[in-house]
Amino acid sequence: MLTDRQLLILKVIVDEFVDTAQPIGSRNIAKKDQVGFSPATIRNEMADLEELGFLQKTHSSSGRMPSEKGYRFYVDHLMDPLKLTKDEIKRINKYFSHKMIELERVMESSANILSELTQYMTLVLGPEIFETKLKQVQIVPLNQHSAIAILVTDTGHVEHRSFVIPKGLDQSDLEKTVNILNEKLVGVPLVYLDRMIKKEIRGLIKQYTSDYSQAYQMLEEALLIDLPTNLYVSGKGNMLNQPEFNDIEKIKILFSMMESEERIAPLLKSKEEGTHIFIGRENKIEALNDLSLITSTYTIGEDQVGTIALLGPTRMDYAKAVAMLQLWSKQMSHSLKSWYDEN
Amino acid sequence: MLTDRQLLILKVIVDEFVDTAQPIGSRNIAKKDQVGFSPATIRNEMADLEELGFLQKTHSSSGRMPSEKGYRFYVDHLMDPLKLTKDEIKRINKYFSHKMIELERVMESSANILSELTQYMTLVLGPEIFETKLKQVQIVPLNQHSAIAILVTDTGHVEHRSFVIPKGLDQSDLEKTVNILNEKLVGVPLVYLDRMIKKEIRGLIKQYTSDYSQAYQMLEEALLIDLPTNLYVSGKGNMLNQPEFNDIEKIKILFSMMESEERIAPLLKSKEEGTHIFIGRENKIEALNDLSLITSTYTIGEDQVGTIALLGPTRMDYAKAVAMLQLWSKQMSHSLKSWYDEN
DNA sequence: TGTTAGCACTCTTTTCATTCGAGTGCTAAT
DNA sequence: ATTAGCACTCGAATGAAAAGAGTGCTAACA
Repeated sequence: MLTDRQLLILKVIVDEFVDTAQPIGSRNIAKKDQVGFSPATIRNEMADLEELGFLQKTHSSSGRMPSEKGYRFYVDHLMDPLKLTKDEIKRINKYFSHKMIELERVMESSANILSELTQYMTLVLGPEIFETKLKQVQIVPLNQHSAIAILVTDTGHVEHRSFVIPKGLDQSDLEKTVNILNEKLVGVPLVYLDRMIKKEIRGLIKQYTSDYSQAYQMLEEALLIDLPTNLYVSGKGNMLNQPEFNDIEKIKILFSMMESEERIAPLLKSKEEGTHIFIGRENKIEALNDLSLITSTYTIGEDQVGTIALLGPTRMDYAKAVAMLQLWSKQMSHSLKSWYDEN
Repeated sequence: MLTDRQLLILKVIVDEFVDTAQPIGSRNIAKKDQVGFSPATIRNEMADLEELGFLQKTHSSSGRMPSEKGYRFYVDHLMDPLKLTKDEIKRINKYFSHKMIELERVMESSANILSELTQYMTLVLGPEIFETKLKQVQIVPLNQHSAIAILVTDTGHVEHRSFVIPKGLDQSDLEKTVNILNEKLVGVPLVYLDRMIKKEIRGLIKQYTSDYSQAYQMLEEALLIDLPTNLYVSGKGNMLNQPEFNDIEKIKILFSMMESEERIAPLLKSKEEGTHIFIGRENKIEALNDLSLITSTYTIGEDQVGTIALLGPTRMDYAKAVAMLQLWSKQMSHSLKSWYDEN
């Protein structure tokens, strides 16, 4: 449908615009040595490409820049799969060279490092916790009146919460309680914890202690933890360097958007595995309509799937971002799998 | 030294400038009903105040704004001690109405709430951890090869780190190790932990296990935790609303400054207790030279002292910020003390 | 003698016209 | 089919003019 020459010109425009953030004129394209045509010819082609919707102008006599459709075509057909620099590969491999144990630290530091490598924002979403099970409950008394409950999951997550010890319960009561809890709750998926506590434990407490309501309230306080943070965002500051964010208002909108886990998480909960690119309005959140999102899934053992994503201006270096993200998620899956298999 | 009229005018200018962020002209001052003089009179007084260094102009025919010396005089002599609104007091008291147990959650949420209440940035620095002692060590095996070490301090802080179990150590070895660790390390101040491990524990390990070096390496991996985060920063986003930060470059500098704990912490480590105000260049960090910092100390029991601070533009509402900070740190000290006393 | 009205003056901000330059689109020549 | 040439468009930069906010000074006033 598009001629070779049109393809070439489109590619040059995207590459150049990604680099400079400035609309590109026919003269500048003609100067490239890959291109052997005069500005006039290029102008004709550009007019056609614009008519087809791949390019757009900022005003009637400006150079052209890619439209969303243009970027879409570029990532689908034109982009050369970029090889990362040796240095980048080395850096990534180094990170994965030591053993991964705690999923959360992996997610957090992945977000940090990828942000730094790409200079975009990184979002890392953990797997659905349906599968995550309680590994152990412990209670550490701090003094007569207060104690800390510690819950460890099979993914290595540690959650803790302090609570007030009801009057009348002594050390041995606590120990007994912990034993009961471990007996009943270990192996229970986190999402069922509250149900289990309300059903099973409630009854047991009644049997063992006289002071039922206080003890039960304590347990609710101590055990009904929020589900672990599942989303890590890093590199917000990088956006300040992007020319499309030289406007404070835009930054405010973006930053406040990023505060809200509920609004971001749905973006990353992709149904399909693999790498996906959402350009501009292809992602459904209005505040992100002039940004692009690249997501890539990673797996932990069986079919626990998480998502790692880069968010940048639509004018982003898709080739590099994709390469980076794919290598990262592959390595991350691999690394987590080897740990999971031993489990 | 200053006449009453000059004091009045200075006060009006500071109050007004804090509100509007615009230089104030003589006509606008004259309009205030507290002021019964004509613009001309006020102009004369302003000229004097400028000569004395309390006011400054942005250009030769602009209105006046307070200089740093002006702010200093204002906070020292003019500012009326602001009564917080009922709503604010209610909000603060509500926060402190329930029991405080974990110092870190208190610090973190204090930072968040104060940022929201004041619309400035909040910095909360914990007490020096010299005093903080280890309360308990636990090891939770996740699978054959990895486990999580959990350390609980007497301040309710929970630190955890995952590590790889050396081959040859089994469940009972781990249990024995934990027992030894608890016997030897409970009550040891965190800052001495590494020394203790290197001295005492090293020897013990040698006695008990054949595979000395591996086991010891494991312990180092598991126990040599970083000291707990001691600084919480909140409300960076608020600065985006301040007119003095309508420049992206300034924001970049401020934000990157705030990334570095090492650069901020010294600001807050005041020698003296109580509330202190640092206006503009009075604080020694150049990046913060057009900001003001208000610090207030809080105590935990005996003489463990932490600092809570507000950071805003020099044009900040000192009266309100001071009132807020003082009430907060008082309540916080009170609340933490009652917990500490039981300890 | 302290206060104020009046007015010239200063400097910024806004507006408007002009120019400049990068780029386009079209036409005619190659 | 390609390209040189040229008129045209529009934004950005420049500069002059006007508006507006405010000052400083002088002279009048109570």
